[in-house]
Amino acid sequence: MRVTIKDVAQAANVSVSTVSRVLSNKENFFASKTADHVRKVAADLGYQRNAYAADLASHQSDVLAVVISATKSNFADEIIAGIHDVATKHGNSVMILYAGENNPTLQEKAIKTVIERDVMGVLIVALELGDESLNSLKTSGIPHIFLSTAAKENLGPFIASDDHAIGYEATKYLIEHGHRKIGLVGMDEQSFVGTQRMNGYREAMAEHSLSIDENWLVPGYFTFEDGEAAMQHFGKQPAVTAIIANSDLTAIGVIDQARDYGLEVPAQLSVMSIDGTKLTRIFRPTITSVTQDFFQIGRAGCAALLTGDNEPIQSKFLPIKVVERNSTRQL
Amino acid sequence: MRVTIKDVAQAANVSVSTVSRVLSNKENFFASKTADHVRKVAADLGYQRNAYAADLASHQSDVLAVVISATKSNFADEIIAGIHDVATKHGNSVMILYAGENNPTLQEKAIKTVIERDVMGVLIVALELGDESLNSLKTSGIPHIFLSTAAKENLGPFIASDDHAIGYEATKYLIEHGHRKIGLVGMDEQSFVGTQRMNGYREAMAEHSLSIDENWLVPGYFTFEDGEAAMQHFGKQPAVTAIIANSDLTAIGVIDQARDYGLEVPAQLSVMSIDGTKLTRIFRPTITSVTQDFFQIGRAGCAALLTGDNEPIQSKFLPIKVVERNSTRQL
DNA sequence: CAAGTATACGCAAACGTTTGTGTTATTGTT
DNA sequence: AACAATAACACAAACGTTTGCGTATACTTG
Repeated sequence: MRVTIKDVAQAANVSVSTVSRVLSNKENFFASKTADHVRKVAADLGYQRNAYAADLASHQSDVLAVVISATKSNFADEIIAGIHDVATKHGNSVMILYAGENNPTLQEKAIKTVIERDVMGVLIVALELGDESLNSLKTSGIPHIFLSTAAKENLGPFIASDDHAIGYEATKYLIEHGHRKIGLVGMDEQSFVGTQRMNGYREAMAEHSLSIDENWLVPGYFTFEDGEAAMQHFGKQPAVTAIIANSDLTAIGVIDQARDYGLEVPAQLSVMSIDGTKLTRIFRPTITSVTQDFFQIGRAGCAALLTGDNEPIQSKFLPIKVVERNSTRQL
Repeated sequence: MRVTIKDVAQAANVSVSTVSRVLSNKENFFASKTADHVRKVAADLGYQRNAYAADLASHQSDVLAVVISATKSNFADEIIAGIHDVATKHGNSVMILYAGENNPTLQEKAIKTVIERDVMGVLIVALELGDESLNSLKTSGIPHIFLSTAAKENLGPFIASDDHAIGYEATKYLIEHGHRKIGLVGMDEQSFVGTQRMNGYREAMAEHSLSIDENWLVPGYFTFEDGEAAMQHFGKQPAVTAIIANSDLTAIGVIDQARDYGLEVPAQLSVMSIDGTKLTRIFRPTITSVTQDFFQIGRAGCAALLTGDNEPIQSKFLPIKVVERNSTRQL
């Protein structure tokens, strides 16, 4: 049997309440002499507080939950690092829960877990929540925020990059470097992210009076394999001079396949990626990217949840930037 | 205020205990008619169980904790996927906690969190725990297991790959392919993993009566940068014909730097990695590796914790295999 | 039909904290 | 010296469950 606060109280010859107040540092409730004594006794006995009991009694937990897509988005780690960075400073614990991307059952299980534990807040990372889960979360009243999923209006507050701007800036960069025929690979037309990026692409093309051949648009997700497949679709003599890929991994898929076709990147084909994670720096050629600041997204999201005031959380976009590397060239 | 079991009981005109038993499916304790009714009322009222209260009363939680190194080991995801695979089937929740690699404070915080929550088990992934943390964990009595950290004797049960064998097999493979001068990059001499792998390397070399130049051994960790740095150490005319890197990322660092020196891989230098994650397949040249089955490590670890019997957990090694790809060649 | 046995349910204690409200000793004020 | 104010602590209720035990009812069995 574990040693409880009661055991400590007995051993220290004080009441349970005094022990509780000392151990949770409620100022002005005890003499420092008593406090020292209690703390010593607790340490001697090897007391470990029971977080469940404490949370139950106080109705407030100090844990933040991160719900995250199971399918490997390789930037999730950076977001999580950002979250931890500020959570640690505030003394909060972080628990991470994986949910499937398009697996409502897993999503609901994850959401159920966080609601049952009445966490103080939940961060949903790179995940478009199903209606059921979303609803549970909303009615639970637990503060939450979407990270890296700028979402449809009524979804809730988010912190993300502006996906429209991402599509726009990538396209603009390539146009300014002389490209006229630009492919777009791996966009999921069902998702908000995908459509936004496509809209940005279309806008940039239109602004420069460039017409779009719908064959240049190859849908997909964020995977390496989607990049390969897309490049296979373009074939050995691609109709485009440049390709924008929906993720770093997808860009690598495109480049690998292009090479297998004997096409040199960037000499014969420019490839640009979205995300700008470390992959773009270790791969050769290094990959020009629209870079998102995932670490800051994590930090900002966590901070928003921890401000403590009761004002509703403000959604916002964090800046993106185009980072030029060696996978693109001036035509 | 959330709706509690008491509210449900009132609305359904039964006792609290009945609601509890119905909702947690204690067979043979209620009539199915009552059960249906209770369940319906609970659903109508939007009842959400309070896991804290439940765990407190029953003294058993259904959550497994995964404590993991913050520094990005890119195979951790596979292990976690394996853990989830079996945890989900058993209906257990999984919470992940990040701890610093060599940051005892963060480690202790993570361990403290899991102990306070009295989780049903903890999986320590790719992390060598500090003495303090290890001690807390042991005295807490919570079942735990080390994954991918074959550890010093008294550390506790583990599931991992045999690091000695890893070093041995990699070296043997290269020797069998005609290499005589083999470098070893990124081994951390302080860690058990590092020394084991080095011992394997030494054994294989000795078995073939090959002597070792200590300059061939370049210590480090598991990072890309360590790979680059190591290759810089070898210089433009490396004294070795092949290099074994401590991780996939490190191998990539080696290859990138070699290329910058104008060395072709594998024509002029063979590079072999340890781990065999997806990186080895998307990078070009694809990287020959000693491949570990991280997914199975995760599965086995989780399963070991969930067997339920009280027998002590058995440590074991999972098989590894050498997978030939394009970064090595026959001399 | 009596006696025994399931079955279905309720009562209330327990889990380990937190916290509002007493209660006592101590100090300060006039 | 009398009284108020404060400091330091104790008491006990509450948090929302689970679960051992008790009990009323219905069902068997000989």
